[in-house]
Amino acid sequence: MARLSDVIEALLKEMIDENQGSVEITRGELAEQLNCVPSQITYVLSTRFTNGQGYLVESRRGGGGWIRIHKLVTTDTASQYVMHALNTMGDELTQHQAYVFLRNFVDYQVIEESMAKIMQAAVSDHSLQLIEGPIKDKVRMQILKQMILQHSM
Amino acid sequence: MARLSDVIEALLKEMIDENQGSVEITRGELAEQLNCVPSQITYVLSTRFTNGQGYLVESRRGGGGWIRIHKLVTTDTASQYVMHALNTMGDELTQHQAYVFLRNFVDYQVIEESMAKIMQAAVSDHSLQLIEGPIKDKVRMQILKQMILQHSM
DNA sequence: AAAAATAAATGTCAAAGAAAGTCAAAAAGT
DNA sequence: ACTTTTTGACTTTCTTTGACATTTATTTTT
Repeated sequence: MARLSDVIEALLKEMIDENQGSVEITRGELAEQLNCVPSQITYVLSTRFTNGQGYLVESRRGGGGWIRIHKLVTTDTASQYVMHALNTMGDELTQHQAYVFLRNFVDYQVIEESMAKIMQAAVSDHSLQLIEGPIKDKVRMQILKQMILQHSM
Repeated sequence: MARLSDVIEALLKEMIDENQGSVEITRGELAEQLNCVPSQITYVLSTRFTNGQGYLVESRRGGGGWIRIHKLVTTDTASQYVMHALNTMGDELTQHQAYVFLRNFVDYQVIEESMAKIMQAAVSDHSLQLIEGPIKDKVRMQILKQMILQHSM
């Protein structure tokens, strides 16, 4: 029979993958579902979800407490994602498309929230209001590309 | 299941944001609305609206008493200075002027080096190469202003 | 008009409740 | 034998609740 710890590990990793790289649980509930003592969860977290293994675990005690597990994005995958994104971008970008891109970058931890906001401001319609017609979306793309390139240097 | 404290915190912050950074409540009424004991409000105020977290709480007891919460505005004099400079600089900006500005921002510790590089990329001639003639420097100014504005929020 | 009583607010503090954390002993693998 | 896993008692942290205290405003009494 499979080890309990392995079952818990597999379950958590499945939950994480189904949830964009992070998950929130309450230790007690999960323990109950799996029919084990709560500290077993702690054990699994400390042996299979360490920092060195690419995970970050936060928690909070007390009423309504929780445990969150984040899968860290390695710079390798991040830069791969950026490369792919840049290549599929084409040479035009609407304001909305830019927002979607930036949102994804944040989700994939390529850039931080605060950085995304600055970039969003830079490529907003408001910033580019003086530009006429079809050139606007091309300039927008140029700006975003330059910023992203700069960022990954 | 969301914590009651979190619900109260979120509600208060929403009220504050909708009301130019401050709000006045009566503890009893709010407690009644939220179906909790009044001291729960006190607890939330003492754990989530501390001075260190950027809030100031005043109160008064007795008939007609109240509790006021103010969100403290960080008076970043350097940032203010820079905004003033931006505003008095007219509506055009060359690439070189932009670089000088950004270097000053970093020196005044208004923004960090990495942020400055992103901004520099955004307003570089390379980003804006598709824009014709005199409009280019106006667009550059717009972009920089929007980014700085966003940054100081 | 002054004093006293009453009502209407917030403040305090400690106990109870609800989570996660720790650690060492026992059990199970290797 | 040695290492890893499982278990459970105990600890720590955070939240919720309620009784009681204090402060301020209003009303009543003298």
